[in-house]
Amino acid sequence: MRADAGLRDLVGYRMKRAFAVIQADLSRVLEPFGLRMIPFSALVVIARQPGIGQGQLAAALAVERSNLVAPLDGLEARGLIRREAVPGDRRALALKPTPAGLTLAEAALAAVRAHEARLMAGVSEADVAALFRACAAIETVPEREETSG
Amino acid sequence: MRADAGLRDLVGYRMKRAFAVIQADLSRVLEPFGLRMIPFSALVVIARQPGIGQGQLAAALAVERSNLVAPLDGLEARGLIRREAVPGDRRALALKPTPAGLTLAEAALAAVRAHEARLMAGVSEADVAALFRACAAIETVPEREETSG
DNA sequence: CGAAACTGATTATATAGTATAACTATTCGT
DNA sequence: ACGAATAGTTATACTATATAATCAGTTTCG
Repeated sequence: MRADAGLRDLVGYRMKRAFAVIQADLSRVLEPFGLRMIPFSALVVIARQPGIGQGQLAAALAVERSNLVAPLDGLEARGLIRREAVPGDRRALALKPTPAGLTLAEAALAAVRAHEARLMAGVSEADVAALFRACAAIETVPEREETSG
Repeated sequence: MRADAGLRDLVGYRMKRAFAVIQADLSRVLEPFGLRMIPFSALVVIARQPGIGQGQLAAALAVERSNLVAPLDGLEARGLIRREAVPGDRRALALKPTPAGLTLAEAALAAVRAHEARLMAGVSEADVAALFRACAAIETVPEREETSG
């Protein structure tokens, strides 16, 4: 009997354990780039979508706007992104990657992909595809307020 | 183009998003039982393996021993578990569920299973099986110090 | 026997992630 | 013009997790 019997058939428990491994690996991979998960994700999205606003970015990454301020401060201080004024709206700031930011984004993304390939070496292509389908389905489950009625 | 393009093919990113949904649902499910994730997991394992030690429990759940002390204090204070002295070793404490603890463990586990079923309603049996296989494979990836040599 | 190394549990502390509320400045709707 | 809504920021709190140090008790072995 496994030491955590009773929990091993729970999707949440299993994903937590697996994700912890991925997260630890990811942290090691990003460390030489001076990035952590949120700044990394933000930088990649900004690189792909120059001019995106902070609110849009927060929505895209499913994090609170307020929790993005410090990470973006860090990226800006390192000269990886800039916050540009938006002509029509003086509240908004357009996030744009600098050339250094673009370079770092691509390099970090390549490193992450390489390490993920290693992490998933023991998983078949078909199972990876199933994993992605399952994640997509879970992500889109409705929030279940008043399911009755 | 999705707002988080460039990240959506990363396993870590997708699992993080999906796990966040599961975690939020799990918190809601456990709330009426007065449990959170770690105490819940601990209680279930203790219920299944009466007499387990805190170090063993920590290893089983992959958490640090020190991070288990407060949750176990809570469970003990609520009369759900007891820490019994171990005859042969006066350092060790054997964790045992009380009748109330056993009852609550089973009720909470049933509720969690029911809600997971709802959460996974849109995922085929085969894909769930693949998800479990993928998680198992990821969990057992070696720690990768000196891969070269 | 008795010192050193080890183990089980605990305490204290630091860091990261996340959630919430409140605030400023600006824009929009009427 | 006025109130509501929006973009960004600040402050704060709570949870999770990691680490080091401490204390009591046990084991090893000269």
